[in-house]
Amino acid sequence: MSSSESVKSLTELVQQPCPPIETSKDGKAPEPSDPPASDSQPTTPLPLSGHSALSIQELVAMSPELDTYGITKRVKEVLTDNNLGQRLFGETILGLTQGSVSDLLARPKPWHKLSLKGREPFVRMQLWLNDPNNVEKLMDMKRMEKKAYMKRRHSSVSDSQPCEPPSVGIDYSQGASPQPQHQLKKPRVVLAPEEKEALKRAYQQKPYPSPKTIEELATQLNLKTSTVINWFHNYRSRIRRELFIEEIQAGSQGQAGASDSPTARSSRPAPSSEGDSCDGVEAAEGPSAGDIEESGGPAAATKSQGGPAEAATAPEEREEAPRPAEKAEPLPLGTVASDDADEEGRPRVPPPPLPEGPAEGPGPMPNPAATPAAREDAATSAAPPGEGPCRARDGADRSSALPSTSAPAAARRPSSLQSLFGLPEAAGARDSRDNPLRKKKAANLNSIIHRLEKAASREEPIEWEF
DNA sequence: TCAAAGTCAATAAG
DNA sequence: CTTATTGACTTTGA
Repeated sequence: MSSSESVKSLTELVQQPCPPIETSKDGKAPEPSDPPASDSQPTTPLPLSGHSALSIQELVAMSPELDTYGITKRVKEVLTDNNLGQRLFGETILGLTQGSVSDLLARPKPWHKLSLKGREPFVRMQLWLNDPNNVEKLMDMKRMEKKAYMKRRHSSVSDSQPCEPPSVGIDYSQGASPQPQHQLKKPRVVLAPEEKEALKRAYQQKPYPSPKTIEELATQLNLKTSTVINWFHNYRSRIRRELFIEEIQAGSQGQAGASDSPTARSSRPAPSSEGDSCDGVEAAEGPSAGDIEESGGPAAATKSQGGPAEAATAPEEREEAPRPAEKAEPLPLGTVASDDADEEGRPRVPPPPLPEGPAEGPGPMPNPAATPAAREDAATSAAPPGEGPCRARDGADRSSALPSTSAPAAARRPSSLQSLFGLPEAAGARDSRDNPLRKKKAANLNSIIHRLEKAASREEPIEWEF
């Protein structure tokens, strides 16, 4: 639809901030705000801020692959540097609550693992980062909020004391609150440490317990069945996330020296302790360490054989390379990385995957974008239907910042959209210190894997099980 | 109907 | 206060 045009303009808009180095802030003018019209999408619920003439969903749909980890990192920096809270940021910019923001910032999932909806916050963050006035705007909001708060305080009580004591007395208000009842509010279940332990143990043996098992657990622990069910859902999902970040971090930490130590896993300080063992969560690939398991025989259970192995040591991912092919091809997309190494040299990191590159034939896949349709034609890429001619070859993408990969690349230009979103990175920031390389590399691998999986499922099955 | 992903919202921890 | 954690709910997809 008409988007192409707008896209273009937006592109420019967003683009601006980035590339240009720091020129200091300057005055800016544009400020997009206010989109005319808009809407169209049925969903435009969020009261979001302003910019965005195109619905974010559209942007999300065409967004190139974003470095979620990098984005969150930068957002955290900006927020802390300016003393801006997650609540404000979340409500104002992302349309999410503080807890969600905290979680998102602390454990971002890799782009390719996110659903369209899940990508939305990242696109918003990227857009926000690109906005030169971002901090200012938030600060203004902050001020306004404060003001309102003060005002409220004042008016309510004039001098001295305050506030709110309405209470006592009676209740007017609320006409009929829904159930004013005494505390029928739902107490919020809080599982005791031992209960969690037991659940974790059960998880190690069977991440997907049967209803019967669930019932048993519930009975034994004296919990509601639904609580147990929810716990498993949450735990599985959280474990998965934990792995993602570990993957990323592992990737980024690479170099260093050789041997090195233990790399230790990060693991949070687990307070745990207790002796027990493991929480699977962190386990991840342990170097052996201790590991897990013990008793019980977890393994034993596995009947399987084909099954996902599970447990044993860690939740792992199923991915794995069917057969390692040696090097894979040049990585697609610019990311590239320098590669250093490789070989199997890295000490750990089993779970992840080696992608192997099965040929892929012609193209180094472009990765990103389009999850949908990727294959369809990579060529045109982004442009949705129709037109497209916008850019044909203009190639040159500015993104060339990097030394382009090597060669071939043939791939395709990522389209300006890519630059749209940023990828700036740049600048030299003073802080830099992390290595984006590995990160990107990891992201790429993941992406490849993801695509392969998808393809496999929808196309001929190659049987690569694990 | 099940699971996963995404969030909310209460509350724990700083 | 602010941020982190986490049980429960809601949305999506199959």
